[in-house]
Amino acid sequence: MKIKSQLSNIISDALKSANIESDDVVISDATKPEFGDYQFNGVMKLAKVLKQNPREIATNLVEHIDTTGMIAKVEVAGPGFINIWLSDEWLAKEATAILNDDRVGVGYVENPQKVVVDYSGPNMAKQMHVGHLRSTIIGDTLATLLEFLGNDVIRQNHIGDWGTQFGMLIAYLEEQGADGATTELKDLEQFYKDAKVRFDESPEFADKAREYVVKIQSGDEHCLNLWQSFIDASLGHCEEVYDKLGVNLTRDDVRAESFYNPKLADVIKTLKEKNLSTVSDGAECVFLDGSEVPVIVQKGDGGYLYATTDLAALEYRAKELKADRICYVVDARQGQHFKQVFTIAKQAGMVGENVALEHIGFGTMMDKGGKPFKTRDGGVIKLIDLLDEAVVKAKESIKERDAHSEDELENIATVVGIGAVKYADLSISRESNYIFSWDKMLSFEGNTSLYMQYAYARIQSILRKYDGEIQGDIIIGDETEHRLAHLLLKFEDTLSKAATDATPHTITSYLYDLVTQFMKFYELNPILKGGIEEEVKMSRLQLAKLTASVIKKGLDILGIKVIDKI
RNA sequence: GCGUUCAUAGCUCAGCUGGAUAGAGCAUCGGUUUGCGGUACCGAAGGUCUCAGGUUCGAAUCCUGAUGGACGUACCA
Repeated sequence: MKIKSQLSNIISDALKSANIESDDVVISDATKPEFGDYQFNGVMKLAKVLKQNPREIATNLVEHIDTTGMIAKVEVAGPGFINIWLSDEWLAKEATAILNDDRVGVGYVENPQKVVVDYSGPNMAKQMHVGHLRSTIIGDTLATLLEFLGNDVIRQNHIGDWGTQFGMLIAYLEEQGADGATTELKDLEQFYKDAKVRFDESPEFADKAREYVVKIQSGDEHCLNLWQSFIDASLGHCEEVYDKLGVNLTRDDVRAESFYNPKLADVIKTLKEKNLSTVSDGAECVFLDGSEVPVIVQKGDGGYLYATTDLAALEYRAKELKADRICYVVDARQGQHFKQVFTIAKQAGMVGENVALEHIGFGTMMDKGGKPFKTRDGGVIKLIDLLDEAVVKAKESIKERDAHSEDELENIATVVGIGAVKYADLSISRESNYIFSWDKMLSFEGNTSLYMQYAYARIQSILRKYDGEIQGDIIIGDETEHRLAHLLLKFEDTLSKAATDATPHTITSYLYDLVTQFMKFYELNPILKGGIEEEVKMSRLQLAKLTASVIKKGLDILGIKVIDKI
């Protein structure tokens, strides 16, 4: 249900019939319940242009607003605000209409786009660490969300599988032999360290490593095979993490750095042809307007850099994949890099004028002291360890509850633990750094996944207890039901805002509002207690059921599971 | 040095395409129950939105400057 745009149409019509000229009508949420459900604040601006009294314009406008359908009443308030109340009957009718809709009333976007979402991007030389968490789950949510709204989404996992370090790694892999390597590769971090030690202590080995770098790049079969088996093993580690996280990334989504390698020479050629690059200190550079520091696209020794690869990737995505919008879910610290690369790509015509290029930046995960999140001895925390710990902690916190079998407990702990990690991350406005806290994450209180999952389980419990067919329409009986129904219908507006701004946290705060409102409703309006009219009971059951569906769908888009019993 | 970004309750965070008395959660204090899952619900208290100017009928939100922090800044990604 696109409530805001419908209201906007009604107001536009009213403006027309009142003969008032105006541009886009922007409807905002009411700032307070006393002010209704929505408000239109545009009259004050109009008053200035028309040089008229805003109150008069508002009063005049209000008389032309159609209040026979979705709007129950409108009021002029303050200097010229127009407050809008939705009609109970309309809410009831619309909410009833989506009761059996598996999209819970969410339609599709008017103009579907082809969207490339670039996320996760682990480095094959190392184990995934907490730094990859945000990119992976924010990106995955964005992809799922855009897809749900009807866009054609292409996921791209731009893995780091190319560069000098791989010479060392495969030389070491070869030295270890097949068996030793399989066992050692279980811990990539350790493997990397061991290889580095070997590299530093043995000049012969170091020479071989350097030689292997050249060999991979020139397509030597033996080295490429070694390299391929190393990448396969490393990617296997990532897939283990994706699996635990419930992230929808497969090998088909992988477009590695190596994939772009054959295209890099052409990138430089294009830049030269367009006279965008010049040689400075032996390196091929692009000097952008107003900057004295260049973007280097080719090193003095002929090697390419990450800007070059990103340009090749941009061109591929725009021209081969034919993307309308390309989203890079990458750490905010790389903002400058993307700004530069985007500018160059547009100037060089590698990407069409109307392709939207977006850097979906996010902040860093911090510990309690506000420092980057590390292990006690200052090392990087492996993502897989963090996830396993979340499950262990979740188990502790739910153990004292109702008796569960060991299997059930394990399953619940997994859903709860992983959900908590994801929700905690997604519920923070993505651009700010955030402080990681187990306690807050695994709390049942406040804006947490457990509060949502608990509410969901409670509703399931009610539905189980009723154990009959639920039928009949939703009727709005009081203020709490009005607000609940309104929130349920606002789901689509919420999702489209989240999709446009690429802000998963607008979904979490919506869900939190929804659940809070449900709790209020439920506290005040008994559902299964005696003495309640059948019609009312059915309506309340329907509201509860619909709330559960929206919670489930909302969490589903965030990649978080629900369970019927906690 | 230059650039980017941030500063909101004791703590963790919303709100930022300018709108009415700046909102949540935690913690603190108080209340609700013969309970449809009380890990719930209701309430109180808590603020010079870092500071100083400016634009405006109206600024946490936009602009300028200051202060403090984070990050980036020529051949890593």
